[in-house]
Amino acid sequence: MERTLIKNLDQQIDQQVMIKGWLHTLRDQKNMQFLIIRDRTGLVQVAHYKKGNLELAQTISTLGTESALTIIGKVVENKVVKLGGLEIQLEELIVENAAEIPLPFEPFGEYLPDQDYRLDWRYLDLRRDINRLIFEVQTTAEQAMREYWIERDFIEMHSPKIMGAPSESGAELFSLPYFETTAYLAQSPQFYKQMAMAAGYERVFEIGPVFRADPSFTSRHMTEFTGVDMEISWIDSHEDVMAFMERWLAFTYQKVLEKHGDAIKETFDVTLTVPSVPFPRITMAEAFDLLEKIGYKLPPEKKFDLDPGAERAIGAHFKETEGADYVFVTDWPFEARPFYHMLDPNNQGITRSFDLLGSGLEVATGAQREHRYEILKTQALAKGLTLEPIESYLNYFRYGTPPHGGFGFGLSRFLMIMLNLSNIREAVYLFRGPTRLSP
RNA sequence: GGGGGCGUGGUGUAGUGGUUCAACAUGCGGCCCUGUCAAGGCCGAGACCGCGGGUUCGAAUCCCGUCGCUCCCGCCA
Repeated sequence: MERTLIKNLDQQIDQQVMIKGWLHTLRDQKNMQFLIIRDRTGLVQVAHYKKGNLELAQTISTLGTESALTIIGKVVENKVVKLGGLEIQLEELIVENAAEIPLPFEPFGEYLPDQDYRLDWRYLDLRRDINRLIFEVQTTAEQAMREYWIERDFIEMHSPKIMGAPSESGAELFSLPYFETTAYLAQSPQFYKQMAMAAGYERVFEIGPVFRADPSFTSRHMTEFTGVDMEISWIDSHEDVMAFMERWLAFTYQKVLEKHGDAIKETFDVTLTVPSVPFPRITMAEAFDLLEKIGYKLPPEKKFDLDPGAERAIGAHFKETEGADYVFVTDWPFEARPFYHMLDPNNQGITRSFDLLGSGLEVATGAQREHRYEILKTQALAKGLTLEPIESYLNYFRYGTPPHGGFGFGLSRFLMIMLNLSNIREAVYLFRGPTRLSP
């Protein structure tokens, strides 16, 4: 017999069916037992008349909620039943995996344990509808991102995550024993996607793991996360990257809205709207003026950079004045950017770069890259780097590498923004942080 | 790395010096209920209040240390 999904039971009235799912609730009465069964498509009531099979009744009485069950029975219409107006009259029950009693916590209870405890029992936590929806949305979003790219001739890449030399700063790298030497976990595909530009691929993207050895204890940092990266060639400036990115992001919103808009409204009370293109843009110089005007005081050491409070203030400002959730902050001082961001020839000390803020949270960084070998070396030296460790990277720019740029985008931060989640640990399948390596 | 907050039955909370201070909810066990409505009623078990030290006649409650968690800053996606 084939398994019937609970949502399709109404097409099999008066037939014998087999369903598979979890025991959501058990109501054990004097003469009747009612089992509420949950599968990924819904809930249904299964009724059992105890005197019809006392042995089976005894088995059911011992079941703990969340047990994995296979149920065979007859679907009948019953207007009295509040759950869908139908129920299954139990004929046979197979306990595939009984849930121990008691559960560590009740996933469907009125109160949830704190997050840390839920993460210890993440698989039970993930049974909650709200969590399933988060990862359905993530799946749809990633598919939309890929669709948008692939329709525009992009190549998907998978760059190595084990590296021989620290690529950028080196401070935030995890090291690991590697035969006779030491290797490092990639903290970004940055150099490798630029290599693809040197390879003449013109347009590439990668969705993959990124590792950061920062001991950050915040609601938006992880030591391992999924980076969404893109790089394109033959651009005139970072504006080309932003123009592509905002359309790509709007397309992603559109797809998520079409497929999950109602569920998101119901579950998160978020009315998803596709962001209007173009997103507002504000230069760093303008941002400093704006912050002064609205009375946000940056710490004195922040001469070239924003702090999280400033980002939230800017996000709130554009939400109020333009109804915009996303805003590009552009033209960052070289002091605040890595050596490979291109300097603006018309604006001393300013890079052709941007951050994307979503609801005041930094969700992406991008730029036009410096592709001219000699200038790139000069900029690296200006940052105090020694050239030898980055020699293989610098070599990408010796034999015909076109002007290019791109961005890195945080997948889980994106979900936080889109679904209004307050903590990144809710937006990722399994959280990795300084003190969290398990499960 | 710096700073703040929290730590009470399985879980979530109440209690901030003694006097109903160890309570409430949920879960768990038992009994009851003519088919319930993500049920209801009654009864019961379950925490020496993170750990160690101190103050006090007396500490879950105050102090110190320590561990764990959490949030913010730094850093970033």
